[in-house]
Amino acid sequence: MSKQLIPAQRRERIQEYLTEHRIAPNADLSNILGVSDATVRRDLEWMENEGILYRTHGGAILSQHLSSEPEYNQRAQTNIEEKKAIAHLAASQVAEGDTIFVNSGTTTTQFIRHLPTDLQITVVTNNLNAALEIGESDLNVIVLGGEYQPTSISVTGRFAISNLNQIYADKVFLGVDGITIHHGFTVPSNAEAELMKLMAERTYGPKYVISDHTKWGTVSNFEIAQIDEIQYLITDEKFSKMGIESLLKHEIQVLIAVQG
Amino acid sequence: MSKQLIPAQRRERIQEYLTEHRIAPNADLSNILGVSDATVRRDLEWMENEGILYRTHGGAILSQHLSSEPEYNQRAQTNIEEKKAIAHLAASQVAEGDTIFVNSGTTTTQFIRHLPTDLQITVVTNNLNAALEIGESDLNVIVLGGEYQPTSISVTGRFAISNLNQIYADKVFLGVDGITIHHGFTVPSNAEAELMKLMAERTYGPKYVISDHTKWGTVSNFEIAQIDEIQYLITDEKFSKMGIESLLKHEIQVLIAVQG
DNA sequence: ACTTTAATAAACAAAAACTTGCAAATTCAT
DNA sequence: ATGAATTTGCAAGTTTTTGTTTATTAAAGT
Repeated sequence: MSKQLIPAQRRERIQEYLTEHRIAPNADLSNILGVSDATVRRDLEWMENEGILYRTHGGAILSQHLSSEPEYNQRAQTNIEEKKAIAHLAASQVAEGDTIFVNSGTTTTQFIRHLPTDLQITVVTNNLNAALEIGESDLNVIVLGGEYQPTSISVTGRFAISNLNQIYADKVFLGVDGITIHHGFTVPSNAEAELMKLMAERTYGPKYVISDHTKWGTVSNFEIAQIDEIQYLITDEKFSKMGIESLLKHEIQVLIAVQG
Repeated sequence: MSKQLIPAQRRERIQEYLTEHRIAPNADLSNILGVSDATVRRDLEWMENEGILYRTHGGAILSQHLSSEPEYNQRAQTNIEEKKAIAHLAASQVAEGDTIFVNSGTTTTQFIRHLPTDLQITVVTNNLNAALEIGESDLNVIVLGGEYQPTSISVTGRFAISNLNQIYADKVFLGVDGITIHHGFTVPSNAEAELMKLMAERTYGPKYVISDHTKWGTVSNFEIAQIDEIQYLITDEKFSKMGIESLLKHEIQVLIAVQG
């Protein structure tokens, strides 16, 4: 007989089962996988947080859109608890009637997932995954056009730029990959950087960067803004204390999200 | 013998039954599902709240305006084999180097799924689902911008129009909801119709309509083209023979996809 | 209009599924 | 190899779901 699967494999199997059947009864899964139903439930709980599925009595149902990119899922699962806390805090900064810019990335996808659904909010984004997430609520979503980037499930390019040039936003929420005092906020893709820069330019209200603590001290490839061009950094408890001190000297507010 | 279904599965069965029969007697449902009529009533009550159906004495009838997200999945399931055959034939019409327009809809999503992955093709579409599907291959995808429409998982509006106005395509593939000699090709949404019209205008090569046989003889709300403005109709074997004859007289080629 | 019949609703008890806490087992890191 | 951390299965307690019973309401026939 085959050996016991490791959790990640097991979850992959569950996802496979779901893509085929759309609905997975708990009992079937524990049979197929050879683990207890308690374990299956824990897996389903985990996967529900990832947005892969939603749970129901007796099993789970595939979420509308499965983000098919394995690499993307991988990234989405790192520092998940921190990201959720950050997302929650960031979402609380949005007010009734706001029009907000949001770029692509796993942190910003979480952010969008946490937006209050009972407010009249317009979200402008190049993050296709986010658009699909949000669609189920009655938020207003404007998707930027452009060339599709499978790895980030987003769009970039001249069409995105030209759409963006016709919109102003109240606030902007940017997920970044690198933060240092000297190099400012940086991301790995030039196309994405251009878009983010333009988003910041066309925002007349506060500008937020949302990022977990691991990004501090690292420099990615393309700069999107200097530290003092952004008003708020939203991050988690593990962010370097020294880092926070340095940032505060540069006229940027640091908001710390606590878990739980 | 199969085990007891979980509640979510049972409700999906009810919905399937309804889309086929349009009306569902309570007694029939409890028989088929092997549960008590009290349970069926509770399910129907739940589904009525979701807007999926209306309850009546003795059962339920399908809601008139099929609502939001379960609907898309439902539609995608109907005539699935025909749609696949059509999609396959349509995909064979695309050649190396082509830039093609594709609108939203379940038939066109299937079409995109069948596109050859080894050719250099650029797909321009307002269908977000299609974009995600295609992402894994190395096809080039340009997503139009605009307001997100959850029911059709697509975008429409001025941004889509303005993006489209900067592109010309070699071919266009349009999924429609109604076909008659007098009213031409029609779809239920005005925004989608505008976009499709523009797609057709900006195509200098052949224009294709892809549609299963059920659309013949029905008229939807908004016209996108007269019969003779389109060069090819791709459909399945069950398409009315009389219909084909009438269409041929209007200078349109009819391509029949055979299953298998 | 009134009776008869069938369907729904409400209440309740049994069953199934879920949650939580904990100890055993496994994996990971040093 | 040893200790720490994670993962897993079990069991007790809780919640949700389901079928039955009884009462109420709606359709149908005389």
